Amino acid sequence: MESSGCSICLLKSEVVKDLDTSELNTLGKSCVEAVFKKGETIFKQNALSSNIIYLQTGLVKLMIEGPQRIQILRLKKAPCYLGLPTTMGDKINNYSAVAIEPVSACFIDINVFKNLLRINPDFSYEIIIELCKNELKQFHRCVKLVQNEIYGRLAGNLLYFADEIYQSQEYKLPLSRSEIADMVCTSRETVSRILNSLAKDGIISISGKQIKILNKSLLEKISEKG
Amino acid sequence: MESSGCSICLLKSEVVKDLDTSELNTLGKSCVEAVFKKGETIFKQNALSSNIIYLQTGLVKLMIEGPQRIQILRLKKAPCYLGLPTTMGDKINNYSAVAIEPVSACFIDINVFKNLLRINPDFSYEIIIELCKNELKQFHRCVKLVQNEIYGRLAGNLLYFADEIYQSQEYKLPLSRSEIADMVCTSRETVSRILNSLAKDGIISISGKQIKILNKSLLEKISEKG
DNA sequence: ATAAAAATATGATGTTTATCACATTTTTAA
DNA sequence: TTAAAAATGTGATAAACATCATATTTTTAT
Repeated sequence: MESSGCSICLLKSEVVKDLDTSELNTLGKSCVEAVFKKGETIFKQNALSSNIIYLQTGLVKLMIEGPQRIQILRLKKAPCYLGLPTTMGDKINNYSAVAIEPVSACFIDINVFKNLLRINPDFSYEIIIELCKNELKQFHRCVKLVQNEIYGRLAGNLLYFADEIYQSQEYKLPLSRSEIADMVCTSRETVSRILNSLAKDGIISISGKQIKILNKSLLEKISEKG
Repeated sequence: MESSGCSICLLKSEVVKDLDTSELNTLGKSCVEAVFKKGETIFKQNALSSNIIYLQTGLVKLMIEGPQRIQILRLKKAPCYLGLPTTMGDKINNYSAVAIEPVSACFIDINVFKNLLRINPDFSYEIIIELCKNELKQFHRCVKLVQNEIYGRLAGNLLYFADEIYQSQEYKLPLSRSEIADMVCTSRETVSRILNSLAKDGIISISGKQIKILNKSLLEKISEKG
């Protein structure tokens, strides 16, 4: 199905504001929209990467096969690009993307995307800035993951959901206990134990997947100190 | 001290081959060379970032303050750019760079660099590719660091030195045991123990900082399986 | 060359957290 | 609505590794 509405939806994006109308039309002609249900794979690790994906709505988890188990690298929330590093950096996807909420996305052919970069330096520049910011965030995420104990790692992720995904101190966890374990690299059981322990201490309240942060400053302290 | 030799030294770089002579001259006029001894800081975390640095010769460690301790993110070997993500991605350095071998480097003003990106789309494109490749590598490094046990992490780093830094199965460790601990996120003592254990098993030989990989396939197996 | 400082080695002990085992709750599908 | 499947909770045990305590070796500076 072909989309001619790129100029409408893409203009919302920070990065795409640098494209002019004719450029957006080029994009529109080679842009294919698709929707994904929760749990569906958008692209798969080790498959050939030939598209840049613009995530219009929804929430996605990026997963990579580690030496021991699957690791959830991060979540990606619309609107944003999906698969930039893996499509531009390698022929083959270095990680998978799976919808964890209903997703609508636009598949842009890699050659069309590359051409946009070539004809529009401002667009290139914005992409460079975005890549740099992502790398910095990735450094910080990695260091926290490696150095903190599980209490701190889990606390950090609860704050990440609140501040960066939902912009609310009360939210429904987008992941199961087992997926959270894949994100903070621990066992399913330990996630249960620590969530319940944080609730017992009055720092959060839990009811199934519903989470409410009650004592944010303490949660931040746990996240920072380990 | 002003350098007019950019066109000579920079042309060796993959990325810079896309600049033409007049662009290289612009670069040369605003380029300041500097040398650093082992142990000297090239740029410091939390300081204002206003330069892109082209590393001409030498070896550098990138260090970031974690919640518990200093973490060595990776080494950077000349010729390459230094500080791209932190200079383009934030006003302030998100990590430090310290010479671990004598270094000569060229400091390029950020505005001059940005202008080069703007006037030369091929150059932008190469930078984008480099950033993407770096991010993919960082993903893999992070997952190994988080999931593997120390044997695997240390084995991985011995291979990293051999294959990516020295291109030789025999080399002098560029870091102390304590710095290696900062790289694989363990204690100084554990690094000692495991290096000696690998030597006792005949997988490597050690004499001070001199390392020789004797059984590479086994070391690779340890690195991959944990 | 020699003393002082730094780096490295190695054993003993304790903590964190994984794993196993099983119970309970929630969700899904017929 | 009910049975089956999936997700979650919780205790007991075990393993990996940090930390502490010294001892020894190597490097540095005079």
